[in-house]
Amino acid sequence: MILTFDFSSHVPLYMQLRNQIVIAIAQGKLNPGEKLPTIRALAEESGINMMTVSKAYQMLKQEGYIVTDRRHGATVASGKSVSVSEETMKELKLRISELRLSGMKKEDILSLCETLYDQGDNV
Amino acid sequence: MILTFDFSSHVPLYMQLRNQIVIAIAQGKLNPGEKLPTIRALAEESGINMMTVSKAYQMLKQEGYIVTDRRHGATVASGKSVSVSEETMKELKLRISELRLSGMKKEDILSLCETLYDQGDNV
DNA sequence: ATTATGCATTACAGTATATAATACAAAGGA
DNA sequence: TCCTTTGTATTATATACTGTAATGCATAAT
Repeated sequence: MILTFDFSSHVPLYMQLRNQIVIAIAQGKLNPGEKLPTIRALAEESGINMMTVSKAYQMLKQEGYIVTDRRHGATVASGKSVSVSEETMKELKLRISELRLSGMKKEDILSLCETLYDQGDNV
Repeated sequence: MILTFDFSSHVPLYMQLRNQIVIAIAQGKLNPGEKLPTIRALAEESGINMMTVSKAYQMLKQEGYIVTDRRHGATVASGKSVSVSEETMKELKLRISELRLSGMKKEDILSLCETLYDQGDNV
C-alpha cells in the first residue's frame, strides 16, 4: 500500500492516513484478515510520528474497520459491522452539490460515482 | 435559510457555514443574484462572531460561489465559474468507499447519490 | 528472559479556531 | 454635508487541536 501525505493540507495527518486505509479496504488492496503494518513500522516508513499513526489506528478500530491485538498487531476486520455515520451522508451531499454547481450534468455525476465505486472491484 | 451549527464538531464553524450555503445554492434555496444576509446580520442571528462569518464569505467569494460589493453586500454568483477541487474528488471517493464498506449495494449507493442530486431540483 | 506489540502518559511547540474591540473606505440615504 | 451600512482589515486573547518526542507498561509469542 502506497501512502502519500499532504503536509500542507488542513486535513490532519492521522485523518489522511485513516482515509487512505479505508479506501484501500474498499478497493480490495487490503483484505479482511490481512495484517496491517505495525504502528512503529508504518511510522518509520512514512516519516510521521508513532502517536500519529496510533491515532489513526484507534480511529479505525473504533469505527470497526480493523481489529487490534496487543501481540499480533492490527488486522482488517472481516465483518461489515461498519455503520454509516452522519458525517458521511453530510459530506456526500456536500460534494454532490459542489459537482452540480460546477456545471456537471446529472448523468456525468452518477457515472463518476459509479466509476469510483467500481474501483473497488479488483481493478 | 435555516442555519444549524454543531459546536462540538471538528469541522470549523466557518466551514460549516460555507457548506450550508453551497448546499442551499445547489438546492435552489438561494438563487443567482439573490442577496445573502449581511455579515453582521448573519452573525447576530446565528450567534457566531462576525469575523467567523466573514471567513465563510471570503471563502465562498474566492471559490466563485458569491460576489461581494462593499455597499450592496453579498449576492449569489450567476455563472458557473466554479471549478471542481481536488478535495471534492477525494472526499467523494472516500465517502463512496465508506458506504460500500457499510454493506450497501452498488445500486443503493447510486440511488442515494441520485436522490441527493435531485434535492436540488426545486423541491 | 527477550522481544515486539498496542497503548498510555507527559511535555512541548506550532497552528488553527473563535471571539472581541476597533477602525477604515465606499456608497447610498437623510 | 452628515450619517449609516457595507465588507474588510487589524490587533489581541483564549482555547483547542495537531504533531512530535521520550518513556514506560502489560501482554504474549519466541
